[in-house]
Amino acid sequence: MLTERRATILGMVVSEYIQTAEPVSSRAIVANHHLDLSTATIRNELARLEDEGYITQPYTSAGRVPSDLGYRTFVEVLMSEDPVRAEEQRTIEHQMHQVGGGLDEWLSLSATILAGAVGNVAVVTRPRARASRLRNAQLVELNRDTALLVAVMDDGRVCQRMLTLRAPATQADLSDRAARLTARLEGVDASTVRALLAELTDADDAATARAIAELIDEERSAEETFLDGLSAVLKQPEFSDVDRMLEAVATLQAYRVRQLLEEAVGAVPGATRVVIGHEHGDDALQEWSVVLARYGDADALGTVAVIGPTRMPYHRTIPRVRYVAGLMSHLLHEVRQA
Amino acid sequence: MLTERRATILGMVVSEYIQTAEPVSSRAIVANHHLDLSTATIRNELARLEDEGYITQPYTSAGRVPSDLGYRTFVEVLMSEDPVRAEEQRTIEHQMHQVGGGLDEWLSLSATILAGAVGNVAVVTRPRARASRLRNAQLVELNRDTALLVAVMDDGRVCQRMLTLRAPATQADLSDRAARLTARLEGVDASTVRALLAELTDADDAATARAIAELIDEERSAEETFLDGLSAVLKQPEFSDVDRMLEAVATLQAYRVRQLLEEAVGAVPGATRVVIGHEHGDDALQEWSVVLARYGDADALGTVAVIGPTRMPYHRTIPRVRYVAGLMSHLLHEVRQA
DNA sequence: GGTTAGCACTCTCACGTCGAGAGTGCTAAC
DNA sequence: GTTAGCACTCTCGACGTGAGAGTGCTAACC
Repeated sequence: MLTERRATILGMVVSEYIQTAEPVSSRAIVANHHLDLSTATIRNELARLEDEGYITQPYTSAGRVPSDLGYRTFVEVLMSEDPVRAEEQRTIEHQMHQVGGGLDEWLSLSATILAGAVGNVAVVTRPRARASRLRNAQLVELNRDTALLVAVMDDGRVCQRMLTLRAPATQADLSDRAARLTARLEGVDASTVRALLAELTDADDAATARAIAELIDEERSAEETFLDGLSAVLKQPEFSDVDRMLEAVATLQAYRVRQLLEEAVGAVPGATRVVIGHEHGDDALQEWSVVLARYGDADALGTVAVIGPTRMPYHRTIPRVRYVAGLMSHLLHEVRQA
Repeated sequence: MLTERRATILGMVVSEYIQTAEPVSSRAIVANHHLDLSTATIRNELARLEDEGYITQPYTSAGRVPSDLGYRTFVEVLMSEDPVRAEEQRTIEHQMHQVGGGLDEWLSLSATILAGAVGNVAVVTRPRARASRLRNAQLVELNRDTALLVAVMDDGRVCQRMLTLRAPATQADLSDRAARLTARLEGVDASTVRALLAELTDADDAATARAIAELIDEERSAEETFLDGLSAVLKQPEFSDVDRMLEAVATLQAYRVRQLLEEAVGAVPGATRVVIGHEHGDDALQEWSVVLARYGDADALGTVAVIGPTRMPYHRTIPRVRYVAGLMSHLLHEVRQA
């Protein structure tokens, strides 16, 4: 049973360890928070906390280090969040408005800002529509028999694809075709586009429509992630040996990150979710934690996440992830709203 | 004076060191290439090569390591290139055609492929038009008073920007405006667009045209780089200590890479250029080499580069960089050709 | 029963020593 | 000009050691 006093002590161990990265000793605890207790009493309580699985010792007679359960308890009952104050909000929003561009620029920028704010790796995925639809298609002449198809989707994605034309066409022809197809295919999902293919007699019309259908459900929009903060996280003492560092770089490049983010499935926008160490299955990721939040609405969801060692300043990270996800929801709403 | 025999020996030192990363001893030289000479003779010649600055000793009585001058000589006169054989060409081209998408996807993919082929970091920049021009503009309604401007440039760039409208407009209005502006601004450079601004009486027409002008000469197209191969390069023995590795990650993230690539200024498409160690100015980059080639034509140039420690397999890297740059020129030509 | 002082015990870590090994430069002979 | 032989230099890993940090336990105390 976790008595109130032991809970307090656990909280101290966790926050101390998060701050210093050194195993926490009984002496450090009485020194930094004036409890009216001796180190011996603390040691007794620490022994109990260890029995109950909240903390561990790296070796006999070293200080204590939180276990995953310890962090979990910290996050859920002991910690008080460090809110994003008005000042910091202003800074973030100001940076966010520095760039005027499209969705991708916001995504990339938000990853950079978030990484800077929490000192760990930040990942932002492009929002993925449950079933996105075409909003507008345009064809641009590249040369006699090649055209660039630019399609804007209702979730704000802008996709492009090169098309080889059967019949040469002028820009006027192409614009005309794009207008015709937009009129017919706007607001329609991929399978419906495919159903309509039969009605298109012109070969190039059909090829264009087929390309549009492919662009609509191109998986890539889900895969693409914007990541920043790598060199910041590598400065953490957990990576002070070469093998760990290499492992970290390899883990954070591409493949694994996607697995980490699959934890996001089922999360609701507005809430943050924290996955700590062993709580995700993959062996290689057991020393990492992920704090994530989804943004967007029922039609298109993206993920904002921070990834770092389990020894992570959760009290700072969680509110910042939530805040940035909120900002992104807002921005996305502006873009989507028809 | 570099006699023929010393040149041969220098070549052996450099290739041996590139392969093993260990200082090369006189014994290693006679063991691996059957010269009819004793280690003592080799030692005499090594001493001469050291006097002349081609090689150095990490400490008294260790083997020899090439200096920047040694590498330079190797690259220019001693080395014979390891050509990209038909088999490998097929593999690369095959990977290249895996993805159907636009310019960005090609750029990103080519960086990945090149990094894999040479085992170092590869960087590809988006081609930058000397002065790019508008090919086509389209406006897409987002909500009552916001529209997305999508502009296609004659160098294949697709840019987007959100616009806030003074006067609400329907999609038909927007398409109409886009068509009008395209007709007027097509093939025109940024300063000319600005000159024409005065003629536009409608506030939203003017705002759109101004946005187009900004997109045309947005510097970002030059800055954006596609990079891959980080974790491969970190496995090289030169980064076997933590500080070096951190330094390497920091160097290769963003800022410095751009400086490295400035070496590209003035290079002509078709030729590769090699910058070794101290040959570029910045202190932090003195242990790095860059092999780069420009691609494209007179109107729009991009850069393909490989970055790695000075101990780099130049004989493999140079032909592969040249080959990929050639492929990119080809692809770009297809896209640009009007 | 909870709390605490005291103490023996354990484990890590930084430091210094030391010898093996690798490689050289030099000398003298060919 | 080439080469065998040898003394010399420097690195690097292994090993030992002692200081220091921190614990668990016991016994006394409130």
